[in-house]
Formats: sequence, C-alpha cells, structure tokens
Amino acid sequence: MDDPGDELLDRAFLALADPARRRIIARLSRGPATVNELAEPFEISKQAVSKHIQVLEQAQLVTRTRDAQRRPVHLDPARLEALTAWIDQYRLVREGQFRSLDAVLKSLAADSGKQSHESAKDPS
Amino acid sequence: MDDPGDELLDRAFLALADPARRRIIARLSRGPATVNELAEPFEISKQAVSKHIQVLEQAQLVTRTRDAQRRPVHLDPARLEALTAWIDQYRLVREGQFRSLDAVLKSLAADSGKQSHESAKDPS
DNA sequence: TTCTTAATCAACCAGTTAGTTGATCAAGAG
DNA sequence: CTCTTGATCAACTAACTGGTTGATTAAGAA
Repeated sequence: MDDPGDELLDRAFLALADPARRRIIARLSRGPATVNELAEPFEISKQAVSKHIQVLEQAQLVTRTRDAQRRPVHLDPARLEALTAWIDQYRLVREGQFRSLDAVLKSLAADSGKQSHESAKDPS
Repeated sequence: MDDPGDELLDRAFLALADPARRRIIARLSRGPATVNELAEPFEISKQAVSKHIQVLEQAQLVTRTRDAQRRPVHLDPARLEALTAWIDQYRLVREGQFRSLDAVLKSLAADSGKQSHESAKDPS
C-alpha cells in the first residue's frame, strides 16, 4: 500500500514549501556553495541553514561533497524533474480549464482530440 | 524583499507534500467530486478530508462550487502550471550535473542554443 | 413541521517543523 | 601542540500539521 516513491515526493514538495529553501535552490542553480555562503543572505543562523540543507538533502534535491573543511552543496536537477513529471500528469487532464499548454502538447500528441482517457495509472 | 507570490508557492508546495492531497488531486483530474466521494477511498474521516480540501483551496489548486447541498470540488490546473514554471527555472541550469532529461528535451526543442560553459567561476 | 444528507465548525491531542543557543567535531594554519 | 574556520550535533521552545470527536449549519425530502 505504501508506494516507496511517495515518501520522496513528500519530502521534495515539503522541501520546496519554504521560501528560504527555494532561495537556496535558486542560489545553487548558479553553482555549488558552502553553508556559510548560503547563510549569508539570510538573517537566520548558520545552524538553521544547515537544517534547511538537510531537508533538501533528504529530499535528494541537493548533494554534499567534501572539500577540506568545507561541505559544498550541489543542486541535483534530477529530482526537480521528478516533481514536474508528477505535476504534468494532472495539469492537463481537464481540458475545459487549461490555459498555456505549449510545452506539454508535444508530449501528449498521441492523446490529441480526445477528452476521455482511460489511464489506469494510479500514482501516489 | 518578500515576494508576495511567495506565499502562494508556499501553500501550493505544502499542499502537494501530502500523499492524501496528491491522491485528491489525482482523483479530481478525472472530474469534479464531492467531499464524500473524495473521502471514500481513505480511512480517515470526512472532516479530515474537508480540511485537506481547504488546504488545496487556499493554495488555489482547487475551487468549490455549489450544487444543492453538495459542494463539488474542481481541479484548477492553472496553479499547477505555476509550480512547474517555478521548477523549470532551475531544473536545467547546471548542465554538468543533469541525468535523465528524456521528457524535458522535447519541451526544450526551442531552446537549443544554450549549452554549457565549464565552471568558469568555481574553484573546485 | 420533522428527518436525512452533505459539509463545515470548534475544541482538542500527538507529532513535526523552524528557529534559537551552546557545545562539539573535523581540517588546516601557525 | 594550539588556534581558527566551517559545519554539525544536542537540547529546547514556539508554532503548525494532521487527525480525532461532537455540535452545527444548510438544503432537500417526507
């Protein structure tokens, strides 16, 4: 009953449900950074930032390496893709309500012109 | 300093960070449903499901209408798109680290001009 | 009117999260 | 060795989350 992928989705979405962690993601998208570097633009303590990074790490959104005393944090875009993959399952399905579908239309070319979808897929 | 759109992102990601609410989203992607219908596959009480729907509603992921005593819940895909829009800002940026891009490549067909420059500013 | 159904409101409880401060560990530098 | 830097660990608090049960509102049906 427990989909093992569920917990990872839980952690990932929860990790992004915090503006500080989203800012950390944004910063890491420009390259790896240490805890001190990440903590600098925030008013919160370094320990608090370290906890945020732990949350991101448990969600597998970032990884940490070693460099002498420093522990540089790297963004792992693969997990971000898992989130968009989940969302993309649903953001299109009710055709009466969508808006800008540009990117998705090509990946749904097989399903064009219909509004019924008998997908027996039951994720999360 | 605080982006007002931030709070909506907070709520939306937090709303999705729960398997029950993701199942509700999945169910609603197949059409509107009442609270009782949504509560049926769960073991939790109807009140708990009602709370979940409130969370989704505050995140503007769903809307509620009125039909006699029933209050059918509808999925609002627009907000899901806002989430993918946020993620898409970052999921590709570090070219040296990506992994499986299969699904993404087609949606980036128009973006073919961008490629990597090897870590120009990063001491390793 | 009374009865049933659909759903929310209110109060409460257990577990978790985000933040703090202070101590500790690990790796160089002197 | 000692000292400094980078980062984590430990303990604690305040606030929030997810769930419960019981009462209440709202709309029809009898």
